Amino acid sequence: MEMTQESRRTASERRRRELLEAADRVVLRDGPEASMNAIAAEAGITKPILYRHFGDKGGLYRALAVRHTDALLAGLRAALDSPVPRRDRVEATLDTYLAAIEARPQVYRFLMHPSDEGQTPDSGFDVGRHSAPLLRRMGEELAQVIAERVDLGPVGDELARVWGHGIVGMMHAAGDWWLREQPCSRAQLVQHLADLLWGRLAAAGDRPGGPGF
Amino acid sequence: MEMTQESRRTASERRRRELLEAADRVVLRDGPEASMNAIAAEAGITKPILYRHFGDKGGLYRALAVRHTDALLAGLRAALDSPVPRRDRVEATLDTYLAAIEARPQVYRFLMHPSDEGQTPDSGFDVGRHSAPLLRRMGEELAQVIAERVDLGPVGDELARVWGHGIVGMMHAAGDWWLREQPCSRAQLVQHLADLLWGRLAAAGDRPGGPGF
DNA sequence: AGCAGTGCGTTACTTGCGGTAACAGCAGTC
DNA sequence: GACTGCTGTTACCGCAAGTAACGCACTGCT
Repeated sequence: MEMTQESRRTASERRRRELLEAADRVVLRDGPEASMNAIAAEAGITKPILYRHFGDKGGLYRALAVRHTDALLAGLRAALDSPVPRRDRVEATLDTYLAAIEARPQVYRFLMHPSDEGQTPDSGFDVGRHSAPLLRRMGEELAQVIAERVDLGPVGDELARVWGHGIVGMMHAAGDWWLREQPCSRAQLVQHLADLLWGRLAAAGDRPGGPGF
Repeated sequence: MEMTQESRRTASERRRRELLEAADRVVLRDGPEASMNAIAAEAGITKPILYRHFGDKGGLYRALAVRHTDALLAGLRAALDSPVPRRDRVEATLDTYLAAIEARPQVYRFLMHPSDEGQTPDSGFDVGRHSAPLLRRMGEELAQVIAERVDLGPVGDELARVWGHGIVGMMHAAGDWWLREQPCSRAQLVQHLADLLWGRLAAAGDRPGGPGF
């Protein structure tokens, strides 16, 4: 059989994609604790091949996460870049994210709770190297968009980054909670969150007859 | 030796506390992946005792988490309840949280990424049962405070819950990012986040010379 | 043809952790 | 003394991550 260098490379890459798709099926079916054996079986092969391709379980999971993260980010970028007023853009972005996690909660769960990846034994301060590089990527992405589209004065860059991560966190936590106990429609949730970002908390009056006063 | 029912109970509880403290030391030293063996060794005993006291690893970790969560929530409640203007209260709360995670990043990391707890094999939609009951508790707590102190009209309760979880998520994500790469002082971060909640994003003007226009 | 090299694939193994018998000592109770 | 209930042990099971060693197919080279 004819097999030049390039065709080999593409074959290997196609194989890698097949493996990733098999892993995807298993993870979506069994959750993030799917065993390497199960994944290998689904792909019709055995463990060592997985290890040759991805190094270790963390490698496989990271590759999976990158795929899904890229897909989600593409959708978010579209909403973020649409040429409509800011409030509409914010709402569209929130809605895109929430629709995504609503449509495929298993994917969402996998991305947000990748158990543990590599973990260098540096024994120290690497807090948060776990838990969702997705969140950080989204935060940075949003920060960039804010920085380049909103006029925030001298320290605007720093501000944009704080807000980027903050808003993403807000979206995430609210979405997580909303997904658990569907307390209202998605559209309502979007409105509520946009209202929050639009300063309605600051504008609201004190409750009459508050406790203690 | 005299040993009535009550003295037994208190003895058992004291033992439990000792075990928890040992576990605490190990977890703070080795991170959330500390093995049950290591914890038992630190406590000067062997595994089965731990299992008799806490059922399984999830039980132990839950007990640990409850301790720390209670402590953190106590601090937050104090900031949340202080009789000062709303903006000051918000800033105090943010600062309390950030000071806590800054002071003890290991505790923070443990609380936020408890790997996985129980996991009933219901095979389905229990997204988010993992990842930090702390976040949810904080969200509910804040929601309650908002609902009882801020006048938000007819659907105020729903709104308060959305905001509670959203704000907590914002605080968490921003704090996590800030802890990794200390890009500014804590005070500045608090200001930035409070500004965000006060609607400065809505108030800011478009950037002159934005891309595409 | 014959031979090294290189991927793909396997079986069989090691290591380590969560979790569990099964058993031993030692209070206090009837 | 027999019974209960607690603390503690050693020794084990099951299972998943990760690895070593080997077989096989195919290519390119001489």
